[in-house]
Amino acid sequence: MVTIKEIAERCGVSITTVSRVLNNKGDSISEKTKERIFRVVDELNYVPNAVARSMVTKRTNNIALIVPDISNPFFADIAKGAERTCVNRGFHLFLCNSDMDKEVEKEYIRVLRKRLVDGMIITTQNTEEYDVIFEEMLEDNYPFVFIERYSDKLADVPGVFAGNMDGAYNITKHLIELGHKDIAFITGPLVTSNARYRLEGYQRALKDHDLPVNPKLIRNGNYKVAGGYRETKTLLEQNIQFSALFASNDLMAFGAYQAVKEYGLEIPEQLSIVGFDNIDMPGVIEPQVTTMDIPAYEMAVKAVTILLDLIEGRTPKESKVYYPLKLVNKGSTAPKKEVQDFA
Amino acid sequence: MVTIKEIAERCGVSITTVSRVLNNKGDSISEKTKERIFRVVDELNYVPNAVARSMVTKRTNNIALIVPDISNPFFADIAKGAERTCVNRGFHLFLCNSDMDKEVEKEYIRVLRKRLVDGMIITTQNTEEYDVIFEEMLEDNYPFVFIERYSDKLADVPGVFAGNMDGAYNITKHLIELGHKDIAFITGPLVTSNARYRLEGYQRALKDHDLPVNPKLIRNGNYKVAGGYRETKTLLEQNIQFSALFASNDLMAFGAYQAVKEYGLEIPEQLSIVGFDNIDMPGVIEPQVTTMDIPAYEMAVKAVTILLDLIEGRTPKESKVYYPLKLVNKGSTAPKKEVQDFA
DNA sequence: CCCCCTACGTAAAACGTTTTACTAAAGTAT
DNA sequence: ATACTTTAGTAAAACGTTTTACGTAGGGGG
Repeated sequence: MVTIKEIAERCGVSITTVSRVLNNKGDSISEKTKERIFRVVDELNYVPNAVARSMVTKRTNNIALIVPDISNPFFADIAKGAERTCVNRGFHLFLCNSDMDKEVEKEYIRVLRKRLVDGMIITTQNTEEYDVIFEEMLEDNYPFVFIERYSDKLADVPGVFAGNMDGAYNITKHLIELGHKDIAFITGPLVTSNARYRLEGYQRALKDHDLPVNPKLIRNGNYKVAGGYRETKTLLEQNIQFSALFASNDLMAFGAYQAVKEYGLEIPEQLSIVGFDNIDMPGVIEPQVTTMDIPAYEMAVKAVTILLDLIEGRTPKESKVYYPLKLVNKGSTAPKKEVQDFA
Repeated sequence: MVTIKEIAERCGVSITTVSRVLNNKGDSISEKTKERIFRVVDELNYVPNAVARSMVTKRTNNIALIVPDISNPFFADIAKGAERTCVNRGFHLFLCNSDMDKEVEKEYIRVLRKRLVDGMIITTQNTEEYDVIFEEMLEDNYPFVFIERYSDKLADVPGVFAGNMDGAYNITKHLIELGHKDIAFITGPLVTSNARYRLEGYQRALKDHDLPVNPKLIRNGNYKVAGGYRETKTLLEQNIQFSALFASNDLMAFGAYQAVKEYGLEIPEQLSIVGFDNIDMPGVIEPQVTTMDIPAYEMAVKAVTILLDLIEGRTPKESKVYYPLKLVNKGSTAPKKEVQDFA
C-alpha cells in the first residue's frame, strides 16, 4: 500500500509538502513541485488513507441515515436522495435499518454517535420516549437532523417536515367538495406524530365545513396494507353509511381498495378512496389511488444539506423546512351520488 | 471526549492494561484490575475510538453494498438482509446506489477499495466491460462477493446466485403444461447476464417440449414497468397469436398487465401472464401475477456471511451458492382454451 | 540461598496523516 | 548595505489506539 511518505521520497520533498499540495493548502509551493507530486501520485495510483486522515482531522466524512424500514418505498427514496447528496459532497452514507425496533435504534445512536460518523439523519418515527438522548446530543453539539420526526421538546433540532396537517386537510376538503359528507378515516399508528397530524387535518376540514366528526367512522390503523384491509372490512360490515374513505397512507389505501373490491363496490362510482404518500407503485390498478405527494427525495437532499452545513461549521440557510404537499388526482374519487346504493 | 488514557489514569494502570482488558487479550490480568477498569469504563461511558483502532488494526469493520437502485424492492430486500447481518457481526454497511451508472459504480469501487471498507458486496448488473478492475482486486486479495453478477472470466469470485435459467425454464414449463403453445416473452436488458439466462431458460423449455421458438414473440424489454407496457402493446397490435406472456421480471409484468387490460382482455381467461422476482407489492390487483420467488434477503445474508469470512481470514464454507427458485402461483395463469377468442 | 517461572504489569513503537512552528534563501524597498 | 517580506520548504508533534518487547515481584524447587 503506497503512503504519503513514499510519494515524498520519490519526489525528494517532505511529507508536509505532499500533504499541502494534495489538500491545496498553503500557497507557497512552486508549480514545478506541485506538478512533480501530482505526476508521482498518479503513477503510483496513490489515494490517501482516509482512516489516518480522520485520526487527525477528527472527521470521518461519513454520516448515518436511520430509517425504520428501507423496504418502504418512501424511505427508499429518502435513502436515495441522501446517498446521492452525500457522495456529491465527498461524504459516505451508512444505512441503518431499525426495523421499527426502538432498542435497535437506540443502539445505533449510541454506537454511531461516538466517532464513526460526523452526524446523523434520523427519520424513525416514534414516541417521545427517548428525547433524553437527543437532548444530550444537542448539548454535546453533535450534528443531527430530523426527517418527519416531530417533538415539542426538541424545537431546536433542525429538520425537514412534510405538511401533514395541511395535506390531510386539503385532501379531505377535496372529498367534501365532491359532495361527500360521510368520510371514513383510517389513522396511522397514533404514537407517531405524523399520524396524529393527519388525523387532525381530517377533523379540522370536517369542522371547517360544518360537518360532524363521527367517531364510528374513524378506525385505528397501522400504516400497513393488512391494517387498511382489516379496518375497511370492519367499516363495511358495520353497516354505517359512508361514501368516501381516507386512509392515512397509500399502503393502507391499497388494503382498503382490495377490501372494497371484494365487498363488491365500484371505485370511485360507489366509494371514493384517497391515500397519502404517493408511493411509486407500478400502474397496475385502475383507477389508481388519489393521494398526497410527499417529495421524499427532495426532503432527503435538503436534510443532508443542512447536516453537512452543521458538520462543516456553516450556519444552514434554513434549519426547519416544511414541505407543502400536492394532491395527485389519480381517479379514485368521484362526486357523491344523490342516492347511495349500497349497505 | 474520554480516551483510553483517561481510563488508565483513573484506574492507576497503564494504557496497555486497559486495552488488553477491553479486547480480552493477554490473560494475565487480575480479576480485581479487570473489574476496576470495567467500572470506570461504564462510569465515563467510554467507547473506544473506532478510527484510532482502525489505524492500527488496518480494519475498519465497514463494508459497502453497491446496488443499481435501492428503490427496486428486490435491492431494498438485499440491503435489509445485508445490513442486519453486518450489524449482528459488529460491522456497519455503506450504501452505494449506482443509479445504473457505470461510471458511478467504478468510482465507488476505486474510492472504497483503498481503505474505507474491508470488503464489498457488488450487485450491480452490467456487462463484462470492466472485469479488469475485479481482476486487480482479486490479485490484491481484496475481499468482495457478487450477488447475481455472472462472469465467465471471474470464476474465482465468490458469490450468491439465483437459479435464473431453471426458474425461467420451470415457469415456462408451467405455461406449457397448461396447454399454451404460443408464449410471448419480454426480455430484460440483454447486457445483463440474468436477463440472458432467463431468455435461455424460456427457449430451452420450448425446445424440450418440441415447441418452436418464434422470434416474433420475443421482444426486448428493460426490466421497467414502462418497457413491459410498451412491448406488450406492440405484441398485441402485431396481430400474432399468443395465449400466454412471460415477462422477465415483475415490473415489466405489471406494465404488461396494464396493457392487456387496456386492450380489453381478461387475465387469465384470455391471456395468461407470468413475471419473475416476486417483488412484494401490496395485494391490490386481482389476480396478482404468478411469478418466481427469489430469496433476496436470504441471499444477502449469505453474501455478507461469505464476505466476513473472507475478511476475517476464514475459509468460507461455500463460496458459490446457487438458490433454486420457487414458483408462486397467484392466479394469473389458466389452461389454454380450445378456441382463442381474440385477435 | 539461588534460580527460574508465573502473574501482573509497563514503556514505547507503530499506524499514516495533518498541522504547527520553524528555517533558509531570495527578492525588495530604503 | 540593511532590514524586511515573500517564497519554498522542513522537522516534529499530535491524533488514540494496539502490539511488541520488556521488567519486576513473589513463590517454589533444588
